[in-house]
Amino acid sequence: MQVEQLHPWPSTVAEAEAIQDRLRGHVELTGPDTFALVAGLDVHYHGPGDDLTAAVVVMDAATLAVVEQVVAHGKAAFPYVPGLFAFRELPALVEALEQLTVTPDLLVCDGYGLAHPRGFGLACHVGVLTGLPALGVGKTPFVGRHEPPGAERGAWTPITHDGATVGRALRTQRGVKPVYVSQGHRITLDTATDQVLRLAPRYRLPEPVRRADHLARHPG
DNA sequence: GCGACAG
DNA sequence: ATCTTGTCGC
Repeated sequence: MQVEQLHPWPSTVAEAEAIQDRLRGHVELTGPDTFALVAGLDVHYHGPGDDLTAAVVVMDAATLAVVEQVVAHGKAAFPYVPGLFAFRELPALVEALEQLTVTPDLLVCDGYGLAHPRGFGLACHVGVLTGLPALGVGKTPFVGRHEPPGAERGAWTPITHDGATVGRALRTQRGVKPVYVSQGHRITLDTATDQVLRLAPRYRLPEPVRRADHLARHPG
């Protein structure tokens, strides 16, 4: 599939933040509520340097059968700065997405979307650059405040930041830590929550993200 | 064995 | 984020 390139690539924190502030205006918070093909995205860092592997696994949303999977090897493209995490992983993720012969209907990112200090996390970047619906699933609370959700699968509480709802803490499995869901692009928070829940019937994380994580760790 | 959790 | 060790439990 074709992915828009981000140019020029930022070389300073100020430039990266300016890109986020500019692209934030492109985010759409409504979109379809059903998806045939769902892709999980993840990156694994290895070695002492900045070497990394990006993986994308496309699954049939109804059956959770794997339709296609691709990897791209590269290096972190930016220093680690909280809030600018996306710039490390974006080039490798884009390179992987471009290898896909099918176009997913939804991208599920390992990280945040709207629940981000400037309201523009990795899932927003990926969504805006592809033009596809995208959502973010985080494993640890990153920004904002929330109450712990109830113990049962499907329970959720809002995550608020500066008085606005930016995501949800969602219990995908009973007795397991919640995940943190936020909108990336072209999706409502209700739909994002529903998708994460249905894509995680057995484990804490959505199946496409689990598969991508596994593939990034053990490519080939 | 794999997954959750500790720190 | 990474790595390593160990416990518990399905």
